[in-house]
Amino acid sequence: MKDNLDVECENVHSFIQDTLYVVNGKWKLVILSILVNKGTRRFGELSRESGISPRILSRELHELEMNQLISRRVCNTKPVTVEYSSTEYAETLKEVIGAMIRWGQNHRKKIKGQ
Amino acid sequence: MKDNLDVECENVHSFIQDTLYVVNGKWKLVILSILVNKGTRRFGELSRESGISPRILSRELHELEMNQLISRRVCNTKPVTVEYSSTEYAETLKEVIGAMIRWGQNHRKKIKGQ
DNA sequence: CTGGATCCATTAGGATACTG
DNA sequence: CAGTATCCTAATGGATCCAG
Repeated sequence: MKDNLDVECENVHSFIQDTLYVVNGKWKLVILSILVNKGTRRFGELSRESGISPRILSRELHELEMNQLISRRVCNTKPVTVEYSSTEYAETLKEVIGAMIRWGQNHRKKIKGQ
Repeated sequence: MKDNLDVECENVHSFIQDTLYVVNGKWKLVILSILVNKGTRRFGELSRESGISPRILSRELHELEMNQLISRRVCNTKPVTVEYSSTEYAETLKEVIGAMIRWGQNHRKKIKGQ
């Protein structure tokens, strides 16, 4: 399907695709924006705050954890609670998250004005 | 400033989702990065350069055009050729595209180092 | 050259119920 | 409370053929 003739040209595109591979889907950046900008959250809090159903949230959190963007901490409460926090590495995504928030704001303004 | 952020905190998630709604999928930001950073391309050029099959590319271009991010120009050649360019509005996505390219570069470096 | 039509495989996402 | 199991639908992506 894709040949290797254009290796140099494709570098920029593949950087974008690398990023998309990590933060793909409807929810990962939403989850990260909560944890990065607002701080630690429990599973149920995240679910309510974002509107993500438990099954999806569980999967997304696993994937984010695998990419070292969030950390999971089990608390010795009864019943057990779990805290999710963004890692230092997630801080490097602030530029991306911020850019998307700003663009979304501006875009909504534009759409409303039409 | 902080008050302002707090007030808008409820909407931050939907701003991200607005942006994701426009540039969703594996390909839209790749296509835009080509047209914005490297200039006008024909249909076949885009297909080869990005590795997107014609059917998918066609659909993505339609959606980008609907969102006024690219423009389509039919040329009076034989056979007909079509030129796709990024619009002025697409320039506003440069911040997002740039942030994702930089993060992808950095991320690849990190992954390799592990 | 452009790009639609058809067909198919894979994945993403959602609702609900349920267990430790 | 946290998360998994099950089931299901919709969306995404790709291959190939074909027509203007």
